[in-house]
Amino acid sequence: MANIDRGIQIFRREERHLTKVFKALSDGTRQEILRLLEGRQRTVGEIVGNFNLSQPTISRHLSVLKEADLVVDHRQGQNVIYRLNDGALSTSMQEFFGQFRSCQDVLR
Amino acid sequence: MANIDRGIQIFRREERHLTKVFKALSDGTRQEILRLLEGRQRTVGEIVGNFNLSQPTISRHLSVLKEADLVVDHRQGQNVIYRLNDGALSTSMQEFFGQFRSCQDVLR
DNA sequence: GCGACTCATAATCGCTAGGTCATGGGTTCA
DNA sequence: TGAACCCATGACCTAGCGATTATGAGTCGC
Repeated sequence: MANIDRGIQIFRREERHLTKVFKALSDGTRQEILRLLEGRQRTVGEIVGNFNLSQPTISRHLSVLKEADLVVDHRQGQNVIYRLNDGALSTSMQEFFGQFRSCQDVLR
Repeated sequence: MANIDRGIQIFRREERHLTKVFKALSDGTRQEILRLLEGRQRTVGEIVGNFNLSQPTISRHLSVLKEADLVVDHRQGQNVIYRLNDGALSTSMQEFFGQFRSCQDVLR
């Protein structure tokens, strides 16, 4: 019974994580940031340069993406560099879409 | 040039559609509704019975899912029956995740 | 046509999300 | 050490979201 409860807890936690991921993806700016990072990692300043939004705004978006585990950052001198968290996207994707029969034939 | 503009318009429209889809998915209740509908189609009343939420609230959630084209409804007598819009999920999935190299090896 | 049933919509409320400007903390270099 | 640069965070405002209750619109059986 304790095992079942633990299983439910894990399920709930992953459900919340999944919700975080979808919330992160449900904004056009954040989608665009991910596309920018697909090519290569970038500094915050480089990312800001691609939008007509203030630096704090982009910084907020980046923290949402980081909270959803979709990006990873590290400091290099004065700059903070963001890159895609490879694997996180595909993992979430399989986790959710794998539940649906109509998606089975699109997943490996 | 007109062709390019038209292409951009299509891109923008699909981008907005994708945002709608992710917004629809970014709520735990709506995720749960989709899982319920995975097994079989259900009336609104049946869906409401699975939650501790009012009927209007569920009705709102259903309209969000419908607006995102993730579900389809039709009336049958007094009831309105909802079912998954098979294909819409997998299409959106490929449309977005196909952009990322790290997802390529998970998609067919 | 009328009451009963099923579902959608209108009006409303509290909270979260996304934007801004101002400011603070870390790092580099002279 | 102090100035300059890069980025994150605090304070704030507005708009949108999720929930509710009340009500309206279709449909069925009598």
